[in-house]
Amino acid sequence: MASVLSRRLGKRSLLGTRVSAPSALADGVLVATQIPGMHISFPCPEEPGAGGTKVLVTYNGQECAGLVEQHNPLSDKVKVLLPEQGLQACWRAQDVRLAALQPPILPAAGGPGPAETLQRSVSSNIDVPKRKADATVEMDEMVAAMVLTSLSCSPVVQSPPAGESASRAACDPWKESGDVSDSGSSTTSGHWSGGSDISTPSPPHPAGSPKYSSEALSSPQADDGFETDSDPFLLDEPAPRKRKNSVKVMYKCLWPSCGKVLRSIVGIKRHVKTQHLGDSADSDQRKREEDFYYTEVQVKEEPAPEAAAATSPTSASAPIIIQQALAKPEALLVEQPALEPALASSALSQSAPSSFWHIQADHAYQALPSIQIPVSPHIFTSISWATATSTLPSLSPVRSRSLSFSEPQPPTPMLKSHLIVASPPRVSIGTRKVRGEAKKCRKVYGIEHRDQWCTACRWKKACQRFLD
DNA sequence: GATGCCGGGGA
DNA sequence: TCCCCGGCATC
Repeated sequence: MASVLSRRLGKRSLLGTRVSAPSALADGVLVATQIPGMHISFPCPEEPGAGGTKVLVTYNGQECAGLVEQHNPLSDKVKVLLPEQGLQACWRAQDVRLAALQPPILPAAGGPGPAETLQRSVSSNIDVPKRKADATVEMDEMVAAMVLTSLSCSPVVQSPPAGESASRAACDPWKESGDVSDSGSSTTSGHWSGGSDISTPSPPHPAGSPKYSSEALSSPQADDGFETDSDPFLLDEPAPRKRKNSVKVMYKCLWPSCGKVLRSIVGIKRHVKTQHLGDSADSDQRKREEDFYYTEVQVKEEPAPEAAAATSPTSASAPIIIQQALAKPEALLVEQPALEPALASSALSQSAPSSFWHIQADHAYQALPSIQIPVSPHIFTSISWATATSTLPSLSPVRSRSLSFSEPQPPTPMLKSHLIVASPPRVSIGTRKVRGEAKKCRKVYGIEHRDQWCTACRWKKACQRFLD
């Protein structure tokens, strides 16, 4: 997992950015109705040694200071780190000028592709956490975890390689204005272009390198137009099943006035390569560039008529995607412990069945009176046991835990306990509750003062007075 | 063996 | 629903 994440960091670093349509970019201004976006295009094979140079770039219509990280003389692209925006992206070298120079004239439209102009901005609709530049990687990993979470929760098998999907879904999913001639099946969410493996902070993957071919291209390369999912995180998933709020990943060509949407990453790559880049076999550059002419589109799949969701431009808005991306507690726990409380809450609220929460609420309710209130044990225990026995038989793990957690819990610990419950079954499932450390009524009062025991103890039930 | 408590049953 | 207890798991 970690390795998967790390080698996708660059793409993920494009969180909160989007690709703006060429038509909008032609004017150098984004359409008003369009979410401010980012336009990136070409991979940036790094040129070591260029890093650290302070430059100015036009970003979101504004001058932004950045630091050159790499310069690719081949494609004449410069990878610029924007500390203020907490992201990095590739710019055409001519669009990047030294801090002392005047801004260049924005290139005119009509270039060979969307890569012709570069303009990016952070989406104003997504709460993109602004971070320090040195926290970019952390953010990337966080996003990756989130997206992986989403993908692994999605029953639809349209899962790209983990890292790729991570980075793409992390990007601003707003609809493009120009090249979106959607086939109706793409509610262009999770738009993403460029920023593929090659522009990652991790070592570049030359087109022919084993790493590039095996890692970036291996999994979805069935080349059958149907992206089978080789994502290791999904291998254990049961057969694809429709689930609420699941996201179906499509791939949309970003070539101007194309907008072809395919279900397969292989297919879209092939489309880009053959239709737009030309299928010359010897062009390593083009092999790399093909990644930058398509974007991942996450189509929200709902029980409601799918066509409606697909045609509605707002049906798969970014916030929804992000929320879904959070819906894997295990992944969150593993990948981003620091984010656990906040993410987990939304994750569970999104993913957990409502009945589950209802049950939890019941236990929270029943647990409260049990704490340090031995005054009327009869009343309490009546409620408690009635609730427990009526609602819990189908959730034995919950039962065990919730009966133990009778003391009032602060919100976060409660969430953690929920996460534990939501996590895969434990060994103790189905077994009886482990004896707690706390002394029970029998120990405290002694068998000779049995009348002072709590009712549960008297009934040889789980002690409700001295909870574990 | 003591303890904790689940499951079951009687009133 | 209250109450009790057999029996099992754990300490």
